[in-house]
Amino acid sequence: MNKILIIEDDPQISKVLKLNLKLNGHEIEDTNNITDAWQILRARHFDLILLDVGLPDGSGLDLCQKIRESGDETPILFLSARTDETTVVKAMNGGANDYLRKPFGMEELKVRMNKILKRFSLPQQIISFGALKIDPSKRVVTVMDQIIALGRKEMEILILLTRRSGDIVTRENILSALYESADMYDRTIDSHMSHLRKKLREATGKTLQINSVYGLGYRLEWKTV
Amino acid sequence: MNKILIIEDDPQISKVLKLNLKLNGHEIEDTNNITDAWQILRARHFDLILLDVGLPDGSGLDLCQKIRESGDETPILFLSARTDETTVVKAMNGGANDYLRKPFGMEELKVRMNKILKRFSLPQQIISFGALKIDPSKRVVTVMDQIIALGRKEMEILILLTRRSGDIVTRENILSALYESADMYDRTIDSHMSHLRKKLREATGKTLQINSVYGLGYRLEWKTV
DNA sequence: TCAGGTCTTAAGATTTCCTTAAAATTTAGA
DNA sequence: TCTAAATTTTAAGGAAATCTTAAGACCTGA
Repeated sequence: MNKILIIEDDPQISKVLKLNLKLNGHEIEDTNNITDAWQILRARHFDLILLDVGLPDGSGLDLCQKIRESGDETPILFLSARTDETTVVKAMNGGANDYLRKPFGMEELKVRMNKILKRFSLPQQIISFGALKIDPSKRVVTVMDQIIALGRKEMEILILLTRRSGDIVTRENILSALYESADMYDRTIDSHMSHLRKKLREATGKTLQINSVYGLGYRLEWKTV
Repeated sequence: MNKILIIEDDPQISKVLKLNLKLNGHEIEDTNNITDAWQILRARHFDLILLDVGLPDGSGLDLCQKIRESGDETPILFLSARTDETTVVKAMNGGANDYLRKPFGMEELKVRMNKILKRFSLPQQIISFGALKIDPSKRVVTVMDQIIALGRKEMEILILLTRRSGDIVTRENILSALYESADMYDRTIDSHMSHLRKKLREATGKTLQINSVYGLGYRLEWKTV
């Protein structure tokens, strides 16, 4: 999810963009002129600006320059019917991050947007709960900067517990997260749980606990001594 | 001044590009096919790759993917007569940094190139990971200023692991980086890995480790004792 | 061409992880 | 307190992945 500002005076295009991007989970705000855009930009933060060149009260190129001169580095992607090279070069030199000629396809827009968003977004998602940190992409679990070696299932269980830290996670939650088929001997969970606990105990000395809630499930908690 | 590799089979375009970019002070190397390009890329470092899609011995899209899979993050700018959205999307998702449709103007190319070059302008000839240093062009590996003699394949594996240090490198990654053909006995990797580990062990005394991640692949790590 | 190093294959040994099972312990409520 | 159900621990087994080593094939440079 990203906050995106659309500055576009063609209501048709604006509408289509809004619909599509909202479906992609983005939070959209839009305006059709430079004056309002400038006001909005001074008031709020955005992750990306989609900017038309030809606008009723001025050129998008000028707005872009103004934004950059104000020290604002919010990425700007131009969308414009102006296809001539001069305009593109001007835009890019003026601080734009990309320039897409109209008409364009939604897929190309999305892929170019994502390139930019990814570049400007904060690095890797790390799940954490106090001094417990899990990097699912690297498959590294750390407690107080100490690496804990976990099997795949153990890691999945710990991720589940950490994502809902403080809340109860039921045995059914775990089963359905770990297995496709339903016909699984469900005492297996207990076994994994035991191994997981042992490893956490050895690493943290009982301060990070998986507590069981009788008849309901499990809950991950730090024990403040 | 930047080192740029042009991969383009139209001699006309290739010539114009070369001339223009040389005038701009860049150092150019060029080839017209994928096979040679891959050889060149494995031997030398570039700051930017200009890549055509339609090439006599394959698709530029595949080459791009292969480059990325090998852990090489050299920026790639596509230049292609294919103007359809699908191809653009494929390219961008495959790790390209930009895609410019033919015919294009020299000014727009330059401005897009500069955008990318500026962003990546941390020229890095030698790959390093702590006290491990690899010079791929000279084929010299050093740990704590001590030279380690490695076979070609061992070196390539180590480069791969070092480029993605801290991250998991899969067996498939290694296979596709080391071999053209897909029908390779994949236990061979184990064997190389064993030899490589032995050499690292002898040189560093177990502080630089290739750890295996069961079911996923390998990861290069310094063991902080 | 030959020698020395490098690469690949193969096979057995080892390790890791998951599951099952059974015995031990804890819990809630009668 | 007592009992049945829920939970925990531990051990054992098997499947799959990985490691090691050795032997022969293969380059490659002098």
